[in-house]
Amino acid sequence: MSDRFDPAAADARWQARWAEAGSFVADAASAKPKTFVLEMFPYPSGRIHMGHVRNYTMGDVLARFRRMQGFEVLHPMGWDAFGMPAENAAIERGVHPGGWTRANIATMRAQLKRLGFALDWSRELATCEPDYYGHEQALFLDLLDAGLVYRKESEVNWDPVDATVLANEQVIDGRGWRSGALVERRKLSQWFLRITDFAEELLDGLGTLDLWPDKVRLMQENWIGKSQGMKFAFALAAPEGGIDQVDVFTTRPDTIFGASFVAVSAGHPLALAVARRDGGAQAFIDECKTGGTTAAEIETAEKRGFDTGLEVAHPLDPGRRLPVWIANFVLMEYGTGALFGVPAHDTRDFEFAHKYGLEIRRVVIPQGGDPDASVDEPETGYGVAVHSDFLDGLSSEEARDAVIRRAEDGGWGEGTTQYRLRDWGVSRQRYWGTPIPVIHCEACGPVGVPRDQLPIVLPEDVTFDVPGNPLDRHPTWRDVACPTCGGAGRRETDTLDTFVNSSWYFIRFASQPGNKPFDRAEAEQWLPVAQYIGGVEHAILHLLYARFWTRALERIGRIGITEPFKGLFTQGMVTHETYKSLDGRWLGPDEVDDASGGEMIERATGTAVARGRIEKMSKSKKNVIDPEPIVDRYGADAVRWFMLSDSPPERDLEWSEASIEGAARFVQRVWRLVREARGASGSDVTPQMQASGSDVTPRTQASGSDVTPAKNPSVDKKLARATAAIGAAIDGLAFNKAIAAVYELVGSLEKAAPSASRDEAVRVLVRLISPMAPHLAEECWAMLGNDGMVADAAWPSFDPALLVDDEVTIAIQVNGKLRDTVTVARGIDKDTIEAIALGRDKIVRQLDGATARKVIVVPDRLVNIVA
RNA sequence: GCGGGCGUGGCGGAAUGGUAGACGCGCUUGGUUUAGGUCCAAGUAUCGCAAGAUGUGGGGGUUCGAGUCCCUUCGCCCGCACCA
Repeated sequence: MSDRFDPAAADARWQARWAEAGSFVADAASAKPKTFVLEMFPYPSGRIHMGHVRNYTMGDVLARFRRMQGFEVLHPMGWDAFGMPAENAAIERGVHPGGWTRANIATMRAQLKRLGFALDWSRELATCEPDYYGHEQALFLDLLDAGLVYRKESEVNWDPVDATVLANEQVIDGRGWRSGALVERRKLSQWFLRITDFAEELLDGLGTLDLWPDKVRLMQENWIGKSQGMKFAFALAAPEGGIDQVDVFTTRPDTIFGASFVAVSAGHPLALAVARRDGGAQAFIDECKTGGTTAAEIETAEKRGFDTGLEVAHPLDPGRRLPVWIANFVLMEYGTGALFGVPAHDTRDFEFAHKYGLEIRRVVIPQGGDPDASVDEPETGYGVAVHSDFLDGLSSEEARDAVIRRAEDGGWGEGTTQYRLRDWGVSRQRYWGTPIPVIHCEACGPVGVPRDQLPIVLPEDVTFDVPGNPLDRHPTWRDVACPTCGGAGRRETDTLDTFVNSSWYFIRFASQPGNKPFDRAEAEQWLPVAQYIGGVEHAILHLLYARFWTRALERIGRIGITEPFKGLFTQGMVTHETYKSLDGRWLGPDEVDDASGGEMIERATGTAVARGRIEKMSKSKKNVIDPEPIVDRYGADAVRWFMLSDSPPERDLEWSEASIEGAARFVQRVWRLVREARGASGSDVTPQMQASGSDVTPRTQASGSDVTPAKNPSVDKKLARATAAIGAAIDGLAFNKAIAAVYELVGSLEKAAPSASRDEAVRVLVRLISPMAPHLAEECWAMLGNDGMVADAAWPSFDPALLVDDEVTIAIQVNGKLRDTVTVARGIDKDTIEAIALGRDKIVRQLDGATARKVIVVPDRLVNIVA
């Protein structure tokens, strides 16, 4: 046996053995309890990055741990293989998106395998293959039949030079990323899924997700954005283009007397009607269309408005007329696309009124405030109604109810619930995605493709030499007969949002028959996913869409679960320091060297380098560390160990050379411990162990004797404590704490004198580290002469009685400050410990004759003397 | 603009409202080794010879007791519906 652990040999050996034995193939017929551990599947961008390694290592530790606990574990891997980068590669490098993607998958699969993940590769899937997306098309048609899919007009970013639709990320400072042209917003007819039908249940369902991070639930709650309010109509003083009223929604009916204007969005029918006769209005609307479609851009843009000259009557104050404006900060997508402005009590309205000289009326004051004080800044909080006719003196809540009641009695408005959530637009004007299984017929309209014609296979004979979607100009694929009337039809050339692909892949992992999307009974054996792990960047969209899709399938009777992910964990990013040359070029870690005094220099030129901030690894900042060479150099277990050890898993992890070396050293340290323990269990006690004293054992038996003492209670306790701590930490996904507990155990075993307890502890240690460092654990397991593989071993048990100490150290505080500690027998009664505490020299000195006014005793923990 | 998160030694971080700094990295000193790496031992929040004092971004509060709870403030990071 070599004196060093050889990761290169061990990694390959055990990976082959696991694959041969089918160790990680999930068996739906197993009698064991089943669990489903899933990490968010990767987009095949080219190579595995450190974020993947971290994500999949965490999931792997849990999956291996659950196996050891006796679960039948489903832990699969696949590829989120449709998406824009493949098309970008096609445009920039002339490769085909399919070829590019599949080559990436091959590379990344091989890279993942080298990390020794306990994955069931027999269930591998890629969303870009017809045997995945064909089933997705069937599900889309099911939802279409159920009325959960519809068409409507929606705005996209339009690049007028490239004549193509742009994603938000392709719009840089309001310009197309390739053409540099100013981006416009343009309306297209697109497919939508009725996620808003599920708004209430998606919100309610959050209450059942107690194994999700609070912050993610809160983010989803805010995203759904339920608000109670009132909808009502302002009557126009004079009809405009056939429109005689403006519907508005408000969450603050109590401020209705503070209204000083009505604002409609630039896309509102009334705005369009005015624009037909007023060139100024048209120009303003056109101006509003410039710029991107993101909320951040729209809401941070300077507030601008156009006075239409129209007026509406105030419903509760018929003598008053309010001007109607078109305003760029009013969103057509939210509420009714129109609102009434209350400058005194809304920050946006305040800014707007200030700019255009509109009236500012205070109608809410804090309790005891001055109703006639000038309004220097908007007060958005609740209070007491003033200057509000019949509402005066009412609280904001009472006033709101009173206004709603008045409106409902008068028949001009009603209390209503509004959601911020909008329906999910799934049409993408792109090639590399799931073809939408619809045929457009002039006579019949859009018609679903008959099920027996699925899958609608994406044609691969396309080119990207011209901007736009190649499906639109494909010579044959588009043109088909209408399935209903047989007349000339045209395939839908938009493809589905890739979020649709990721909304049900976990179901397909659980069950993958050839003739349908999934088998319900088989899928339900595994679902819901017990633990889902991925980046927090998916906290809203992906997770909400997957929840919706699951509920939609449940509603149409396809599956018996409503929530797909029982447990959720969002892990932090992997970061690295950045470096910049003095002339402003980003430099990679391999382009710089340490110079003296903590300074850094550029290797090529020897000139000084500025250390930048620690940031998420990204190509543009050149601070990426490719995992593969690291695995080559240090082995899979050291990389895995590092990924788990330094930071809490939900926080960012900074990559550092020193830490990976520390991890690699630890792997060797465990190897040495096990190897020497194997020798020590006979008479072969190493001189070093003789020399290093034990901190725990009276050294009365071992020295100079061939007899290894049978038991060492102190080691037994440490082992039990470590076993409990590591198990609890992994169970709670606190991997850094599990690692710390391993370090503690290894440290004390290294110091402990040989004994049967120590031998036993070393044998157990091998199982304790096996979820984290499986290759090392297998080598040690074999070295210790065990049969089979540690991958199939059970998680160690321990005697809970060993966790309890007979003695406890109690803190003694005076006025809350620690002054002394004392070690006493566990369970000692309050009076006794109080007397001991008051008698301690340090305490007597501290009290200096003062009397203890009060003494707080927390049994077995502390005494606090209040003097 | 809206929403979310995070601030603890030189660094990553521990800490059911109850002994702040577990564990790791780094560093210091000593030892083993032909040398270096490895490995072993001791030490390492700050100030102080010590006794002791101070200390969890700042300020305020609740409490016998606050890193932890509340208010406020500053700084940084992330998301915002066509990136995945």
